[in-house]
Amino acid sequence: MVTSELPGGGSPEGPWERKRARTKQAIQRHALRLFGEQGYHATTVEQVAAAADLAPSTVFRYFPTKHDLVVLDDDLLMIRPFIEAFRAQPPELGVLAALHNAVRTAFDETGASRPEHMEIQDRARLVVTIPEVWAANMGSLASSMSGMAELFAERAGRDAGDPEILSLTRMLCGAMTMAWLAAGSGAALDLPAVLEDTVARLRTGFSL
Amino acid sequence: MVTSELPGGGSPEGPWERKRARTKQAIQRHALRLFGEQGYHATTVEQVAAAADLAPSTVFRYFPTKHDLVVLDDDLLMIRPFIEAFRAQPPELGVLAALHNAVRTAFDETGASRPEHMEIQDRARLVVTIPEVWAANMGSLASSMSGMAELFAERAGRDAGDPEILSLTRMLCGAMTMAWLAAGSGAALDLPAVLEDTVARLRTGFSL
DNA sequence: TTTAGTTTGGGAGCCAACTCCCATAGTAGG
DNA sequence: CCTACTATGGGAGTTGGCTCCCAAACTAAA
Repeated sequence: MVTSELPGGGSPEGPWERKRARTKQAIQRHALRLFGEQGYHATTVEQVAAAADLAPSTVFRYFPTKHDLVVLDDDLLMIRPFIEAFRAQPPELGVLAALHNAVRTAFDETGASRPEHMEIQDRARLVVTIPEVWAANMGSLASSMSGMAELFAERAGRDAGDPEILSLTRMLCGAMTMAWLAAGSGAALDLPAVLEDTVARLRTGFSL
Repeated sequence: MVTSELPGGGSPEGPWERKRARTKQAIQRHALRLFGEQGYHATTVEQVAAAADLAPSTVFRYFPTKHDLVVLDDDLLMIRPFIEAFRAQPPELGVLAALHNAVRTAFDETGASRPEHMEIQDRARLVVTIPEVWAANMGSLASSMSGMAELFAERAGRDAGDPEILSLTRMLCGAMTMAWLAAGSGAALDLPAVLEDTVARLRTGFSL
């Protein structure tokens, strides 16, 4: 009869799936652009639909609520490549050393020249300037954090609930979040630099 | 003719002002309670009004939008007492040492026994469980952070834009924010303990 | 080309946030 | 008690988020 009624639940990797993914991405792209230009509240779903050349009802088919338009998929949060880079470090390295290397690796691979990275950076810069967006993504940050804590614990040979592990995770993720926050308030955004700095300070400590 | 048309703009310290303040506080209190019980979206302004024994229009008079109901005044963010405690530390102490003392002082003074502190803690615990609330308050966090950076810079005799100062501020505020975040996701909330732990680790560094 | 499955358009409609406005109840000060 | 002045009530109305639904356009396979 039917494989799926909603666009969201098709078979994986089909040609339909690709179309749906493209449509969804296009909608969100236009939405973020408009939110950046006019603000979140001042932008209606109708406007987003018009910008994407679609009917409002179609937009609602892909994003059940307006709020969902600002919830980003994992790819945009640049966490996955970092996690992989961290895992790839030789196991004899300590947590902080592995962290240091992983940061350099992840940001050299995704670095400057690659075309897709440019776009991701553009979107990130846009995202940072829309309060509703990162506010909406705080939830996924919590889960990312527990994931990272497990990663660290594994390498350190400790329990995932170890106080020192948790403390490290909090400081690392927290510092990056605050950097995003500051960037959103007008500061210049150089996320990779802040990340390297943070890791470095975690190793060397402060002279204050 | 008229001193003020809107409840928000009366003369300071008058008897009317007190009444307005009490009303506003009562509305927000009921709103937070309901948001905690039923969720933010599931709660209508009409329900909040009913809980506070007021007409919906009156609620809108005090809070222009429903969203404003979850924007907290500075007293509830427990930052001010901490800043005062930090300022009160003898100037010969380093930033981290002063930080350490200030934390202990602030949380002994506001500690357990004081009646108002109990209520603040209750509200804080409630607040943490409502995503929309701390999401809405991220903005004020940014300004608090720059204020703290100035505080630290002043004591360290450095510029407010000093990288190390900024890094320290990010880690401290960030770690606390992440703790709040985790607490909101179901973890047990012991904010003072986390704060003390964070300051301690900033001084001693990590063994990872 | 035909067929079956899928996405889209767009209208009708519900609900809650939000605005405006004026009459009414309540309070402070003389 | 009287008089300003202020807070409140509540109705009428607008807007936009969101749902439902069915006919039409479209696309991938047979």
